[in-house]
Amino acid sequence: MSEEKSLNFLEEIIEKDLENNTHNGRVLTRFPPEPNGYLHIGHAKSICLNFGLAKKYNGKCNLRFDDTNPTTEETEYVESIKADIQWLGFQWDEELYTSDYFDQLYAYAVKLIEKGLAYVDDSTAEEIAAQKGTPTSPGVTNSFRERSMQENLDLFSQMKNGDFPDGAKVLRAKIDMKHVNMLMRDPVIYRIKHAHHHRAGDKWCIYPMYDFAHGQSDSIEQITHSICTLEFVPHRELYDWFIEKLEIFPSHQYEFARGNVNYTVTSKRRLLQLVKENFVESWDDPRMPTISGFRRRGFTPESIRVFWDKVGIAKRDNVIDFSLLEFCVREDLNKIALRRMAVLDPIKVIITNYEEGKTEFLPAENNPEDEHAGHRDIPFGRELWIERDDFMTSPPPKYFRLGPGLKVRLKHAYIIECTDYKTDENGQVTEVHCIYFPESKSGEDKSGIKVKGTMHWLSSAHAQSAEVRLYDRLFNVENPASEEGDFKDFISEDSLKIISTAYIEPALKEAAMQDRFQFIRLGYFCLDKNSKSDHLIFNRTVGLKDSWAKEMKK
RNA sequence: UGCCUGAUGGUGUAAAGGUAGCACAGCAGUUUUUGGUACUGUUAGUCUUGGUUCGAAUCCAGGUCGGGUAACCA
Repeated sequence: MSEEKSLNFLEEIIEKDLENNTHNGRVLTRFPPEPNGYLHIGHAKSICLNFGLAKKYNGKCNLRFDDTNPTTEETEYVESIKADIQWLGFQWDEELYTSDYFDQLYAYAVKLIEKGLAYVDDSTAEEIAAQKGTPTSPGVTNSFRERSMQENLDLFSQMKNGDFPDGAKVLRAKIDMKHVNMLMRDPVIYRIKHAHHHRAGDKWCIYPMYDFAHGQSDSIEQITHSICTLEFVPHRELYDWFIEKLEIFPSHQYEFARGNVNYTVTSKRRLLQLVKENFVESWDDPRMPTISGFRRRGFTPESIRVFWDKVGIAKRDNVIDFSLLEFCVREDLNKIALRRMAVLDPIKVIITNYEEGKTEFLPAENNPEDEHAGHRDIPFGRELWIERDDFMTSPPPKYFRLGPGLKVRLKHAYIIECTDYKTDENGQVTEVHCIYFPESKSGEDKSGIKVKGTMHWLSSAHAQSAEVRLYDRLFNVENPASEEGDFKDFISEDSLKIISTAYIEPALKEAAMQDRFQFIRLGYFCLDKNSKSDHLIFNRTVGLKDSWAKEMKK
């Protein structure tokens, strides 16, 4: 018996349309990025929504590149966007480009002129802005508005033919200069731009504006539900006006609230700054909120999909806790990550009663959450590495780790007891001496000894070296963009910590790019894309929940 | 200032006039060869003022607060 999950407002709209047979049972959505940058976590919400809705209602979802501004768009972005969508686990029905509709869009504009609903305006951008008025004062008309249909037709044709320089003229819809909605005050619908288009090449020197491209493209594709974010609400009136006047397929626009996550920024401008000014390494730096950044960081597509699913769809402004994202990756990774041991900050342990030169191979399960994950054998010997944090010369109460006279279990191995330790001239511990209890071997413990703590470790004779990169949130304030001053002043100093001399267990030599690991007691890790077989680099996706650290803070 | 839009625990999201629920976070505990996982319990909420109604988070009116909006960007 499955719990009935309530519908969000978009699902309700679709189900009602399905019920009324509004589009003959057809559901067609679209994801319409402008190829002028990399996709970020916020885009992922829109992707999950549009593709998710199509999937749920047996419909289709198109990928349409909204490439109407040749000066900002590049093929590089097209490729990265496609890769990101597919990585997230979605496949579009058709791959389309607004630029492929330029001929049709031009014909629509001509139709508007013929209907007396558009005119060529010679005013400068400044003049047009001034004539537009303000939200509280109506705009005024100019003499160009009264041009004859034939003159408009000729002029628009000349614009298309490249007879005028950039900015000399624009085509405007003739609506109402006194309209309360500023967007309806004779919006510019075509501008002159002698620019090379990443796809259309040099065929065009006039390009349609967003409002004269988006809705029309939806209509051409017969999109049934055109879903966008809240800031486009005022555009809907224009969207509907064009569809009505052009007498084309009535697509409808619906708006939802974009998802914001705290401790990060998602504006294109700021993301670009982080990259260009080298605050991060690249667009896919694991600290970036880009989809490629999350991918490199080790996030799974599943975790991001689940994240947005848990957040839900609504129309109110929101800021989602980063901790929900962390929860979602941990939840997924816990199920699939192979358990391995690594020591990031090593300190030597010598088992004084263990035979010198002897090596034992101990079986260790790969994943306690997955009985089919099997096991590997890990080497044990007289000299080991343990984490420096796991030893204290004078431990506080409830410290279930090593200290003089204390016993702990070494994971998958024996119980040991600390008998002595050595320090250097600074008092820094250099060596911990222990004895082990042969009877206490993991899986066949007959020692009867009970210990509270279990620690990870590595045989120093077998441990391999690797570089480990620890990432944390990029900013140390919840909303860097709204903070006084430059948002870059709030970049956290702890966002990246590189450990160039970590030790890892031998099995990790075999690590592959797609593998996910849990370094026991440390967190989830994956190989970085720059990792080489003779220089392994691991990225920490997210740490484990650490209730001991929390306890210590009290 | 005009128009549009929204308001439910710390956060996100449900409840379509009839028990304010779920998740994250927090707190407490149980289990545990990861101070992980799993499990249990628990703290905490309907912006405000009126009205309609047997009954209002929900409907109505006023107010308050938040967001959007005045590119030849999308």
